[in-house]
Amino acid sequence: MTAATAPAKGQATRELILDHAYERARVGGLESLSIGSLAADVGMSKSGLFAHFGSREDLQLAVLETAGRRFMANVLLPALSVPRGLPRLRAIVAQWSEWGRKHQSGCVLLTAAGEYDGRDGALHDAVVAQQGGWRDELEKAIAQAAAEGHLNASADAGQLAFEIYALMLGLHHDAGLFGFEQAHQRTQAAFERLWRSWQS
Amino acid sequence: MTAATAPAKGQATRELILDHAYERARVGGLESLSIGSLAADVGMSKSGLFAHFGSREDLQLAVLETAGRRFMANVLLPALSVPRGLPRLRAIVAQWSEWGRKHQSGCVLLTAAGEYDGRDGALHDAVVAQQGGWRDELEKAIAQAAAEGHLNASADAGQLAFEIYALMLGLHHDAGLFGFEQAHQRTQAAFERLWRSWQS
DNA sequence: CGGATAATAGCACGACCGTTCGTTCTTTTT
DNA sequence: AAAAAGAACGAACGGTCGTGCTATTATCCG
Repeated sequence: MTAATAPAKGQATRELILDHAYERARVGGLESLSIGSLAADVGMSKSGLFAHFGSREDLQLAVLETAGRRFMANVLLPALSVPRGLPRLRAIVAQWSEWGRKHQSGCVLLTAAGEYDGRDGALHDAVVAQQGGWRDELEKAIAQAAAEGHLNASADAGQLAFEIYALMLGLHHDAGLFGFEQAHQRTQAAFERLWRSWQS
Repeated sequence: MTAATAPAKGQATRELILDHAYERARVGGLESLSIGSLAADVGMSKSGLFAHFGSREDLQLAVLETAGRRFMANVLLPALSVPRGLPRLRAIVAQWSEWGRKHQSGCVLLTAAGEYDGRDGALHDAVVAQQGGWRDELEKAIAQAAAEGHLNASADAGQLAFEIYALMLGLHHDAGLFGFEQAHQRTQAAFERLWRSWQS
């Protein structure tokens, strides 16, 4: 035995399943996940796969959590090594756009927001919590930029966070319908206008 | 007989079905439409309903077209009686927001954009055509505002249309997750900033 | 009023759904 | 070496799905 933690084999399978499920949910949403076709995708039996999650809903929750962790690791984490304030805020937007490029075929988190914003249940609650958490991180970075004097002192963090998020929604939307490159270009132009508009 | 066109009865049923289907698709999306539950909803048999549309996909296309017509009638049409230029553009945004308020539980057109942006097929094509058409109308109104001198002469209609659309996506998104009123307030504030930013 | 035609119902099909169950094979622990 | 636990399997369940086919009923036109 080399590592201190034996991978426990079942855990490894669970992660393999989540990998496939994540890719599948990127394209068709969490609602498109079906035990049977996912099992065929992974290469195991329905029941064998099912045993790793007590229910379809638990599987969906696990995929959502995986997506949230990957998003944070790919977007927020790299930006934390950039000096706080406007530079970090720009870094977040840049990483977020890059995330959008890699997820042109669909982002689990955004799709889930659309899938569950009307209904209620565990999925809805999880989506709201995830989106709220990310919005909080955004507002924190904005508040730091205001404190550093990089943004107008009277900056309303919630308002700016909303506008940033809206532009990223626009990027995702236009990228899906009209192609990523044009959408990306317009998003960047819009951000330059936005930063200018929020500087004293 | 009062009207010149006898409603032909079948046509009336078809519209009744589309009414129910539209309401159902608002909440769960076009993908959630199922012949059986929709028939139970309308109060007729599966096969009786099915006969009005050759396939489920045709039903979905019909619902999408219905949604597009209603959107145009409720958002664009009222704004056409407002003087062209920035006033009309503001009117479009106001009507669009009102549409958003009435469709808090979900908008068929936006949901459809999310459902079919990755896949391909007739639904995808119809969604792209619908979104493209609306974007064209937006750009036309923007170009008029620029011609009237209400916006910066160097206004890029495509760019501004993108930013307007992004804000409306933000309204829809936040309304679904965090409540309409706060989202509406932030959207209006963002639009005031946007108009200012695009005036000479 | 009667016959053509449109509209709806009834029924059955194959496919897939999520879920449960009992069994087998492998791994770990005693 | 015996016993317990973990992991995956195959088969089957009751349901719902979309979609055909065949009657039956309602509506319209001459």
